[in-house]
Amino acid sequence: MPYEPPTHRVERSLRATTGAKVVAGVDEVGRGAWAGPVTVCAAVTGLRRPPEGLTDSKLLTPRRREHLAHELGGWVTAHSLGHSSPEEIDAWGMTAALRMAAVRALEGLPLRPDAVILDGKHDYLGRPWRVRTVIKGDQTCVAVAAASVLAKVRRDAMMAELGESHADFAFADNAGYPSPVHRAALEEFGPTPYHRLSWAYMDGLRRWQHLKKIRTDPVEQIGLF
DNA sequence: AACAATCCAAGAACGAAGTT
DNA sequence: AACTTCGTTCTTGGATTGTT
Repeated sequence: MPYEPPTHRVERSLRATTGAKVVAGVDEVGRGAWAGPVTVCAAVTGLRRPPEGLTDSKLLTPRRREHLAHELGGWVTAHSLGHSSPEEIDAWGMTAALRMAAVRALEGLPLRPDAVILDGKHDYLGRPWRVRTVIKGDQTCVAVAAASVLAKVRRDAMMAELGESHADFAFADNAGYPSPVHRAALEEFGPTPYHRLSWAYMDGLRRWQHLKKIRTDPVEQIGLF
């Protein structure tokens, strides 16, 4: 697949068709994780050429991502981060939590955007925001790509910090996502205050903890998690 | 008409294999 | 030795298609 760098096309189109003067690109990270917040970044960019190599954060190695995030800090016109906590995700569900995090990010900008470019096909933001959804927007729109890198680097750093007090879970490596080390720690110690308790994996955990009480044969426990 | 299953989109880690 | 790519694994949830 040939590498196509992201462009200002959607931003320009939004300015032309809606008269928007300030356009923000929005992207989220931490959606499928078992622990930690869901984080959203809103980024407003000018029309200058973006830093070399800018694209979807998922396509970048950690080193390049961090280097790029540093450059982006000076390149974007403005950017702002918003979070929703695990408690909020449990209470409201992912879509509402995502919306809250996005609103926090957008309202943290020094000026209110006239239009928003959302990554994906679903508009989880809705009124009163003027939203344009773009599938694979983090690979095609500079503002969304910038937001994806800034959000990812920030959340990874936050998870590394949380990990210091819960070393067995290795949050610095897995960012709260299910990994063998993470699973093993969960089985042994149970969830931390940073875990999303409403999620499906908890069924397995409760079942496992229940069985642990009534039977100790380790062979019987295999495959329950 | 109501419910269930599937598809697609988003988020990501990780290990193996291939490439520089 | 250090990167890159690929395939597999996990999650939620909206939209669509299929079945009763």
